[in-house]
Amino acid sequence: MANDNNRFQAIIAHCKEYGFIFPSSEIYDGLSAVYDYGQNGSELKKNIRDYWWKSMTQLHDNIVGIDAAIFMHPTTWKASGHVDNFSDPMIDNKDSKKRYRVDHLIEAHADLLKEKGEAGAKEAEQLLAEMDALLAKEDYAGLKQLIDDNKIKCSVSGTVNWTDIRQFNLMFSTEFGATASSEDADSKVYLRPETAQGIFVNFLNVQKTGRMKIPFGIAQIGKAFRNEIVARQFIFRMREFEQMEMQFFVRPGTEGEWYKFWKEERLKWHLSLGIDPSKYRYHDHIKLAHYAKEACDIEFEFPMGFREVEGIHSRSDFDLSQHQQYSKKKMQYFDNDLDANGKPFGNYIPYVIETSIGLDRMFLLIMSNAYTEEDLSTPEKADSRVVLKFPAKLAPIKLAVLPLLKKDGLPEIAREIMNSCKGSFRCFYEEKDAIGKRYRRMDALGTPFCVTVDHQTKEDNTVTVRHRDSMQQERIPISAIKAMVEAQL
RNA sequence: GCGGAAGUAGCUCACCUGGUAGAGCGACAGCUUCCCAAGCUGUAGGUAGCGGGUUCGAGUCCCGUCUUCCGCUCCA
Repeated sequence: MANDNNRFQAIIAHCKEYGFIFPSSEIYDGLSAVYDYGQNGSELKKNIRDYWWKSMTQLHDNIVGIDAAIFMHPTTWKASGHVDNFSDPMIDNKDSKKRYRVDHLIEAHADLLKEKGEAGAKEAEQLLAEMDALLAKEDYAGLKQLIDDNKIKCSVSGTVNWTDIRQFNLMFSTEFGATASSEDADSKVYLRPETAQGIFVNFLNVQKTGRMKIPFGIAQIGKAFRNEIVARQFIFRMREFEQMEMQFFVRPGTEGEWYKFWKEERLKWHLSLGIDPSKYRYHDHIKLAHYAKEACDIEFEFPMGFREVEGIHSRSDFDLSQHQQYSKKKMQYFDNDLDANGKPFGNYIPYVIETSIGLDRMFLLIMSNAYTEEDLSTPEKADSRVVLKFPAKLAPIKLAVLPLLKKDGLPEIAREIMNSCKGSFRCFYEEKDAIGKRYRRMDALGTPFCVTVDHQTKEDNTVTVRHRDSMQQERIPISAIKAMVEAQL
């Protein structure tokens, strides 16, 4: 097999050729970092999504699921810190290619001035005052002028060769209401940059109506949107993506053990799909985000190297406290459990452990783990195949039903098998071309089972089952087909 | 955002220094009836990413633009 880069290219090409993933709006040259899932990709994605949902909700009786709207009240993003932390005006130095936050750049210059004694300190004070005024007005041209007037230099290149100031707000925004205009700040709403806040704002609703007792979790799957400066590497970083996440609410003081629990529990989930453990590793965060107490990533060895596929974060009570402050609603929980002194733990704002996995990244993980090029050459003949070794429970198509010949009544029997199975799982019927060719086509889609109807079937009601990974065949009765497939799901 | 590479049929690519678009695979219809792709016949499919320029003539040269990949940067 070629090197990893070629392998990644081959996977991308395979995804397109076999109906898994297409560039968005491809007939119009595509839209940068946006992709569509095709007829097979959407099935695979759905199966991954369902598997996660079932593992998290159905199999944990203290976790429930919700589906919050993508639009949220704008104050949500003030409370979460997204508006303040991620909409700063930036400026690039053309020589060093270094990018600065404008306020940081000016403040650094002010600090330099202050070191120059009293006159400098006064100058610095005036500079900062001007900056604040301009920032408040969002007067970027004025800020640029301020940088030019003060001859503020880049610390790397030492030059004053600056680009214009640009705002990099990673949140997409739009206008809410039919009569709204873009100048009307009050009508501005954002497309959520993460799904987590939909859970936090519904914390009280779910806790009260579900009579949930701590510890408990709320799970959610949904789209999120980030206007990445650089979005790349196929579906690994897209501007529109889907998250599967769960916020687990715990009593303060127990967050350490629950963090550890979920860190291990989530890796177990990945390994339950039969993926080689050596392709996984943890990456503990040293530099923590503004809300985090402890954080780690579960990384997977993609063709382009180890990359984050899932994050586990100990978020303390940051989010609920923020929402309590901004909404003036008490985000507390009364804990009737008794402490060491026999008294109820009482009211508190719960701490949160978050598990957050990118569905699209999980798709890429499954795809790159499954993609295999096999050399089947014999001394007589060169031969090879591409096979997607999906876990059977995730495969887009579970069973292909193939009449060996398209005559002698074989298609009729095959159709009957189709009809008896298609209510239970996704099946595919094919009578064109030689049987070997049909097997190979199914390999390329990752179909785990092919059954072939031949003349013997008419005599004893058995079919050949051909297994995808081993290419081994066996004969089983028609009546056993459904149970055989379902045993793998 | 910067730098590098690329864009011709569904896929992989060819067309050497400008002269009326090709191959293999694939797809479709039929034949063949063969349990691991590439047997036979036929059919469809491209105004060469898009726009402009130079030229008698541009897939080929020049400029712009879009998209993708790689490296750097960024990534709550």
